[in-house]
Amino acid sequence: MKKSSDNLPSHSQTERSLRELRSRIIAGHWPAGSKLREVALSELLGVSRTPLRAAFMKLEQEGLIERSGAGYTVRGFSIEDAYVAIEIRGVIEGTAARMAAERGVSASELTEIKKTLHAIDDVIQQDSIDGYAQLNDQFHDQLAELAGNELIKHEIERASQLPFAAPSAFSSSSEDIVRFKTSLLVGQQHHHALVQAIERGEGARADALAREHAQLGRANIEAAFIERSENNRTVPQLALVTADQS
Amino acid sequence: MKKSSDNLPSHSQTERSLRELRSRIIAGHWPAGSKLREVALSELLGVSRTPLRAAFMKLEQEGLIERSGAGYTVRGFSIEDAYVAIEIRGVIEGTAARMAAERGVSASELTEIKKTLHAIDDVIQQDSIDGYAQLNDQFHDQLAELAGNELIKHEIERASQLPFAAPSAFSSSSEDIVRFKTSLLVGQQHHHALVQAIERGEGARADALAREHAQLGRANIEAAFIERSENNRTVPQLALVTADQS
DNA sequence: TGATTTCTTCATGTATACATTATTGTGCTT
DNA sequence: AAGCACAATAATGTATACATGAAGAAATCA
Repeated sequence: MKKSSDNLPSHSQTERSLRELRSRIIAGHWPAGSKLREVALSELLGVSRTPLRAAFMKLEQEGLIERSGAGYTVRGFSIEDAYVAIEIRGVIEGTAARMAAERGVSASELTEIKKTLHAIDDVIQQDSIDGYAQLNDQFHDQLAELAGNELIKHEIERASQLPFAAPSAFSSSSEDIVRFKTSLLVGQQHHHALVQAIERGEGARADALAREHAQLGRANIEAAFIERSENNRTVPQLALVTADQS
Repeated sequence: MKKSSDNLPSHSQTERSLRELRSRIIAGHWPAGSKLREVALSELLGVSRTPLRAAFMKLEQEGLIERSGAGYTVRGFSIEDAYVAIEIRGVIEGTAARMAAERGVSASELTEIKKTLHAIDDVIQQDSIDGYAQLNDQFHDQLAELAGNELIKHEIERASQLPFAAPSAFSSSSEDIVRFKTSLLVGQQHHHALVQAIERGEGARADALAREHAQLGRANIEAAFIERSENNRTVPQLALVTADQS
């Protein structure tokens, strides 16, 4: 998903620090609860404390770290947190879909999102997982656009920020290929039905479809979580998720 | 509503700057689209640029300002933005209410929120508007607690941050006393029904009630908006809201 | 030996000087 | 007259020194 409000020159130290820290945190480089010390990290990243602190604030906004007294600590998530995050995204996307259906969308907007729809049909036929993830994100972006309001688009982007809450999370991590391909096919059917509902002005149906669609994400998390505990695998996006309460 | 993640010592320059800037922005001290210049403001507030920039980032997070190239500008809102913000809050509160109903809440939690409920009954009887606003916020906080998950509580607080989206927004600004008192009575009936639905495990009903409850907020905005344009009144919380698209 | 208090130490909060980038105004060209 | 290019200016981005407050260690008293 396209990141919003990253209008800094992407070579800035703040941006560099942000990317670096984010990827390391998501990868589980520091366990949940770790304190992030400014001086140590500024030496590690070769950056002064000022842009580092800016990156901290962004990461807090994204929900990956939290203030603890003075300074920040890496946030931990329970599996229920992950479910709730997906639920919230589904509910907001559902609202956007309903708003799109209720206000009505132009023919050109409809044509655009249908293009993406057909492109996804193609990549599924070709078993291209990477292509799917990218187009899936694009579809969800376009869906958010259809609501016709910047505020709700922004909220969807926010709700999709946590590593396990994004629309295409876990789109390539499952080992159960059959289950996964089924999930793709069902998900794409949801996509088609969603566009149809919006086209017909069926707001309640569009809402329900978007919510149910998000539940596929929950199923993917559940599968990844079980696989991880059974096979002792490491799942990147689940590095900060623990079985017990955080 | 209690502010989250304000764990800084409240006498810090960052906190001071944040409070000062926020109140001035909400009051319309700078019109929408104004550029906030660091040096000018640091001289105005008697603070260095460092804590000022920290305050900027918080304000961006709250949605009051936005990046525009380099630096920040005061954000403007259309009346539709205000409606959408309320809609989003209603939808998330509805989700929290549904989750509370579905997981079931303990007797002690129920007792606590019922206390608030009865306290609101009292202040309504006494025509105490200020008392109502405070207790109403408390009720909504407790409702968020009932969902039993920090993440969704946090999301509700976020969605209530914009000055026109908070549960008790406009609770003392209307000149149409009859309309306003009716709104209070209906709102309180919603509160009672919400707690009843949660107590009975009626998730769908709780969800619907929370959403409809939020629509009262929309009605209050609409009334305030019309009053403002008709009587050329200034409504503090609407300072940044314009009739046309922002 | 345990608890409490004080002092030391280290981390974060703040100010400011410097670097770099964005913006704006001016002049030229078409 | 309109638009583009370039330079002057002013803003933000970054580094660092210093101030302040918090956390931990040591020592003293009960």
